[in-house]
Parts: sequence; C-alpha cells; structure tokens
Amino acid sequence: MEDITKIAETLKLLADRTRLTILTLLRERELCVCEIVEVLETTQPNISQHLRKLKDAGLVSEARRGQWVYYSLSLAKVPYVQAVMDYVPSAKEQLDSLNLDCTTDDCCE
Amino acid sequence: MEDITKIAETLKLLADRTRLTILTLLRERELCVCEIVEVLETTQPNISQHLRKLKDAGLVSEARRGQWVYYSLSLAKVPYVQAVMDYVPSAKEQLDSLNLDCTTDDCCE
DNA sequence: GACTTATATAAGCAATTGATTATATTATAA
DNA sequence: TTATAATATAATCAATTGCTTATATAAGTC
Repeated sequence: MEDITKIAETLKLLADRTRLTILTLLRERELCVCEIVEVLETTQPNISQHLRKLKDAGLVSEARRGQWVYYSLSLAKVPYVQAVMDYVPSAKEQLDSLNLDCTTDDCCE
Repeated sequence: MEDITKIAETLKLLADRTRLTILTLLRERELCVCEIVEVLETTQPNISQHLRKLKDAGLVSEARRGQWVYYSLSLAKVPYVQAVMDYVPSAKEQLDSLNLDCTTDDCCE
C-alpha cells in the first residue's frame, strides 16, 4: 500500500476543481488540449500546466497525433483515485455541447 | 451525487499529510487533541486548527469530556472519503507507542 | 521558405495555505 | 481564588498554488 505522504501528494492533484473536471471529462473519452480548453473556458497554458502535473503523477497519458496531443486516463495504478472518481458526477453533457460546436467550427480537425 | 466543486473542496482536506494522518489515527479510536499532538510531534494550535477544518467539513465530530475534547471520525455522509481511507495504511503502531508513553507520563489520563 | 494552428514552457503575481507564536477560554485541582 | 492543564482563537509569515501574459516549440499548410 502506498505511503501516506505519497497519497496526500496525489490527492492534491484531485483537490482542484479544474483538474478534477479534466479527469472527469477524460472518463468519457480521450481529448486533445484544445477540446479541454473549450469545455473549461479557460486559457490553453492553464490547461497545459494542469495536464503536465497529472501526467507527471501518472494519472493521465498523452499521445501526439499530428498537431494534436490527446490525453487519456491511466488510473490503473492508483485505485484510490479510481475510487474517488466513482463518486464524481458525469460531465458527459459538457462534452456533448463541445461536439455541437465542432461540427460548425471545425475545431480540432 | 455531490457537485464536483464540493468534492474538490472536501478532497483539499485530505490532501494534506497532517490531516490525512489525523483521520488515519482516528480510524483506530477516538483521540483527544493532546494525544494527536504527541503522535504527530507538532504544536497544539496546529492540530487544533486542522481539527477545526475537519470538523467544519463534517469529517470528524467532537465530544468534550472534562478538560479533554475527544475527536472521532464521522465519514458516513462522505463515501468517497471513506473510499480513499480504505487505501491509507494503518497508523496503529504510532498509537501503540503513544500508549506506552501514557503509562509512564499519565498523559491524558 | 513563410504562415497558421496546437501545444509547451517561463516569468510574474495575487490568493491561499500550513505553520508558528502569543493570547484567550474552559475545566480541574489545590 | 489561584494555579495548572487542555484546548481554541488570533495574528503573522514564508511557502505554495492557480492563473495570466508572453514566448518558444512543433506540426501542418500554402
């Protein structure tokens, strides 16, 4: 079992509205940075920096495809994070509205 | 299900080594402030302030008995906190050493 | 090549946080 | 009532944090 200091450290990553929402969005499907930026209505560097922290902790993984970098959840090794996520309400609706925009704006391809 | 902002807010309370340790200690049994101070080797106001935050969030409850105020876990209404706690290693040994001291020092009676 | 789009990194800053020290409150004991 | 022990609160401060703006890198397009 993980050390308590390490657990507290990891929980800090969840204990932020923006990052917790990012993880919740990624539960639906992998997303590129610009999609997350659009849904969360903030700046791109802000999201990139949050993603970096999540990646450093191993909570998400990235895959570049062309100009886009897609992020996806990787919670296999942190069961307590997965356990928390089970109690976070879905953000599916926010993603739906994103898709609508994309058909008109050709955002992210 | 709780709102994501509220969940992030509550997770902030767990995302601190001192507070997470306090909750872990309280999993063993209720403790008075001075016992927690002794185990965590910090100052009394520090612990009191952490306990206040945990109490305000409803994660612990207090019961005064004489000069002592005993704190205990109350996680019934926050299942995701309970879920996290299931992955935090026991702090039973730290409490054992506390008991030894008490027999000699008559700390907290 | 030059231009655009997507993303990352760096620097700066206001706000929050965890801790300390000092003081107040509450209860017990002499 | 005076003294002591347990706890709470207030003031202060250094460190951390989340965000913004500016700039750099990387990939695609013309």
